[in-house]
Amino acid sequence: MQTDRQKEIVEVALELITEKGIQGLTIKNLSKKIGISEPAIYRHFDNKIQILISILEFFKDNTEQIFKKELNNNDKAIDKIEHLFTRHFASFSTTPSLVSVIFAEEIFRNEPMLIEKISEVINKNDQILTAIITEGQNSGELRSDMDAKNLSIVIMGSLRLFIKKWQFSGFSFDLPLEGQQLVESIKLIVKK
Amino acid sequence: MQTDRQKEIVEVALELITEKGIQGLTIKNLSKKIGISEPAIYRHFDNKIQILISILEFFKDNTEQIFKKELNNNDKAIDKIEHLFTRHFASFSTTPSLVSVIFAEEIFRNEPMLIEKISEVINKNDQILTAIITEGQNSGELRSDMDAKNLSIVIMGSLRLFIKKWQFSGFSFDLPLEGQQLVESIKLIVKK
DNA sequence: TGGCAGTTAGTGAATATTAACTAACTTTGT
DNA sequence: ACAAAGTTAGTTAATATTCACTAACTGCCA
Repeated sequence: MQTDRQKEIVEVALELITEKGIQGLTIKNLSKKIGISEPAIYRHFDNKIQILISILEFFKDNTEQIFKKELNNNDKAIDKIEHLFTRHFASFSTTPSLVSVIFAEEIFRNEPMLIEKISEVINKNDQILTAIITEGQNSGELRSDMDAKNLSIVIMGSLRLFIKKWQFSGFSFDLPLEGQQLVESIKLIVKK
Repeated sequence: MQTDRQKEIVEVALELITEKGIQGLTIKNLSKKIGISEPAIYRHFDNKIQILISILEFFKDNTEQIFKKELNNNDKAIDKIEHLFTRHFASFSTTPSLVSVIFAEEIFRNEPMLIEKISEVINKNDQILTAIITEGQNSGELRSDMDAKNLSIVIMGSLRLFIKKWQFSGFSFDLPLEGQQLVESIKLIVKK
């Protein structure tokens, strides 16, 4: 469990990454934005890496929830995929700072512990999506003329790039609203 | 025009980014790897930002060439899209360090000049791809049941994610070879 | 009264960059 | 033709700044 202050630190750290990238996440910036001194941060986290780990943990919980919710229900595959998009859109809309973490492979390149945590999440989600697709192919619901692995790349690649463009625009458009079009396109692509 | 030493600096800078991410690109690392002193770097570049700009310039030339070559030939749209993939694969295979730059939006977040250069390239390529798709739709060659803009996201998103996975694997598989499957899948998706 | 959460004032290491200088060249004026 | 003047590409030493982090102290509250 995390204290309120710990949660605040993680939250503000995420905001800093969103605003200025990983180079903007310094203990000085962090403490200044919270309104306490630099050493006060160390009352709540042993070191900076622990803060980064908490960020990844937060991200992990967030996305795993989205993916697992879809694996374990009885919806059709095509609905699961639609929900994957809409749930991501909703999640990022309420917490735009999480977008920085979805592309975090590039950001957390220094610490092996962080890389491992990242690949953990990515691989797990990858497996879940591929399982959903294979299931849909077997039930004759999704097209079978291409590999589940490649369909997975198309789906996740589209989702990621669309969110990236949203971030790059400075979060200037309504993600769930504008994203609906893309969802319909993806559905056209994957269905038989 | 760049001198041999300038080219060498840019090249080694790219290698450093590939190996250790943007945080690994320091004047110290750079000079050490080349085998000269740190101040010697400043005989060839005014400052670090100029080195980063040169990197982006190199990347820009590289990708613009790929895109423009396809816009101005007489191939079918579907062949143009295939070439977009295979040319990217070939380009990254010979210069894997360029992969770090394709995702550079995340990396060069500090300097406005760098951001502008990045968005320049992205937007231009985006326009070219969308033009190719629209043309293919008008000639009845590509599916018209979805917007060119969304098809463009699907295509570039898939390409990007696939290359990202290659990078994440430590460049451990044959990109052009393994990519051929994905190309076939994309062709199935976009054709009428 | 003791521990939690904060402070001030510092640490050493790393950062990009500059200063001062030098050896080896190329250019130029006579 | 040749020496003076200038350029190129490097050196070592030092700069100011920023980084994560620490030691020692203080106010507060259960």
